[in-house]
Amino acid sequence: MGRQPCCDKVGLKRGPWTIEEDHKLMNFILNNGIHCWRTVPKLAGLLRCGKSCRLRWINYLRPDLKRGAFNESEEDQIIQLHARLGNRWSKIASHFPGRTDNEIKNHWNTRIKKKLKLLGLDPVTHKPIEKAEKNDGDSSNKSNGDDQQQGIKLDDDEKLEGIELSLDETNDLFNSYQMLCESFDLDSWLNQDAANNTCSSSYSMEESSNKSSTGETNSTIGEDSLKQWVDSVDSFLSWDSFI
DNA sequence: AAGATTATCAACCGCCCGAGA
DNA sequence: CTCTCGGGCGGTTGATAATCT
Repeated sequence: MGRQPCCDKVGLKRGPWTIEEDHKLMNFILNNGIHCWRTVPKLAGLLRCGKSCRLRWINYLRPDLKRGAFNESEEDQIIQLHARLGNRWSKIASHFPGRTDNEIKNHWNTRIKKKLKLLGLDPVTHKPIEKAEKNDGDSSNKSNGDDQQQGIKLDDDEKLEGIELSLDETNDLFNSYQMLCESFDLDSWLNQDAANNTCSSSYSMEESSNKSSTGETNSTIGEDSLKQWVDSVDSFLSWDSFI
C-alpha cells in the first residue's frame, strides 16, 4: 500500500508558473500569510497543489531571495559546508540568507561538482580521486560515498563536528582545494560568463532583503516590507499587462 | 544558418518525519 | 500506541538557453 498522494492531482495545472499565477499566490500570501499549504491554492484561486505553491514561493517568490550568480566566497563556503554536511542542501542553504536549497543543489550539481573533478577531487568525499577509489575498494561491502553521507543520522548540527570529517579535516581539505585553485585559474576558465550574467531572472532582491538577511525568517517578514517588495517587483514582472 | 550537443535551472516525485487526533 | 496528514527534503527530470560544429 503506497502513500496517498499529497493532493488530488486531477484537474491540477503543472509545469512552469505564469505571471498571473505568481501574482495570485503572492497576493494571497501577502494578505493572509501562510497557515496551511494545502488550502493555499484553493483559497488563492490556483489550480495547483499545495506543494507546488510552497515550492514556487520558497524558490522564486519569497521577498528575501537573493538572485544571481554565486560569488567566489559563497562557492567556497558551499564546498566547505558540503564537506561537513554532505548533500543536506537545506542545512547548507541555512548558512546563506536569501539562497534556496534548490539553488545551491543546482549550482553544486552543474558547476562545483565539475570544478572539483577537474581538480582531481571526489565531489562526494572531497578527497583526491585515487585515494577515494582506494578507500572504496577497501570497503567493498560498504555503500558508496553518497550513501554513506546520506546515511548519517544526526540530531543536530552540533553533533556534526567529529563525525565523518572533523572541522580540522574539513579545513585541511578546503585549504588543499584553495591551493589547487590558486595554481589553476579555474574561475576564469569556468566562469567566463559569470560577469555578464544578466538574464531576466537575475533581478536583485538585495535591497529589499537587507532586513531579512540579518536573520529574519519568512514568517517574520513584516507586511510593510512585503508590500514594499511587491511594489518594487511590480514593474519587473509587468503585472499591469494582464490586470 | 541550421542542427547537434551541452549547460542550466525550475519544477516534480516520492520518501521521511513530526505533530496531532 | 497507531494512524493520518502536512511539511520538508533530496534526487531527478525536462524545457529552454547557450554554445559548438
